[in-house]
Amino acid sequence: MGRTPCCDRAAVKRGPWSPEEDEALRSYVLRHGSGGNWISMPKKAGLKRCGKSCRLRWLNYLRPDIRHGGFTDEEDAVIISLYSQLGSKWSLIASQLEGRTDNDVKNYWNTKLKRRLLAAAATAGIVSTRSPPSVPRLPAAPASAPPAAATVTTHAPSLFPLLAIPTVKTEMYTCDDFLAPAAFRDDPFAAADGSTSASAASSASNWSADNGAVGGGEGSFLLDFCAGSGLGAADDHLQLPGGYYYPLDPNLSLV
DNA sequence: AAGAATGTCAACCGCGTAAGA
DNA sequence: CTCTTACGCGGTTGACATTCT
Repeated sequence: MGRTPCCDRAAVKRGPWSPEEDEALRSYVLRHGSGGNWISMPKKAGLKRCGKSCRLRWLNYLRPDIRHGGFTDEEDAVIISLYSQLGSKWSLIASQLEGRTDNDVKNYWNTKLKRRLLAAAATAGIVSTRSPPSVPRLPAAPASAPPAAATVTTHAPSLFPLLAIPTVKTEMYTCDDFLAPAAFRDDPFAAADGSTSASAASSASNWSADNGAVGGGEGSFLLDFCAGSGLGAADDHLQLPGGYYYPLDPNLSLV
């Protein structure tokens, strides 16, 4: 037994939106908002669409603050970093990227970033054949538990088979959470000839060794997902010897 | 030039869950 | 409490575009 559909499929239009429908939805939402009820909104807006479809169209396409395409190197880095921590929590990841939707981030990951990382990992010979964990990645913490005490160990996605960042926390991450084990000395984004190659991976995505000059335990590495020149000046991440660390938004709730 | 293969992304589907009756 | 309703999310699909053979 399937669940009952949210609307009468025979009575609603499906498929691509026409410019007229877009305009009707946009002008209605800008004037009235969704009215707190997406289900009844289409009728009020004169649309023969399912409320869910209207909501999705607005959130993913018509919202005025939406940006499409043109992901920057820094956004790549944030997505990779957060995916390694959170898994496929696209809405959480998207919430860290201004103007990006979960759908956009998800598509971008599935069609571009993942490929890029797999190619890079294959080049470095680190691809794991393990299946991703089936356990929930973000178990809810007890409501009464202090956030700092709530840590749950899980596994990193297979693209990050050896990273020592498997612990999902409900508080801000520290540098230690981003230390990779000594086994990850080699730069997986480096070309076979040893040079870091833009063709082997994102031109901005690489790993770099902590040279040990400051901090970073022996044999440890800091993730350096993004060595783009524009990042050094950014205030919203912590630059550390050998790499960048992207702290989660402190307001980001994992529970 | 044409058909096949592959890539991209908008849209849909259905599940989990919060909120209200 | 239990039930219903609607929302939000992640996974998947399918149409269209682009590249390859």
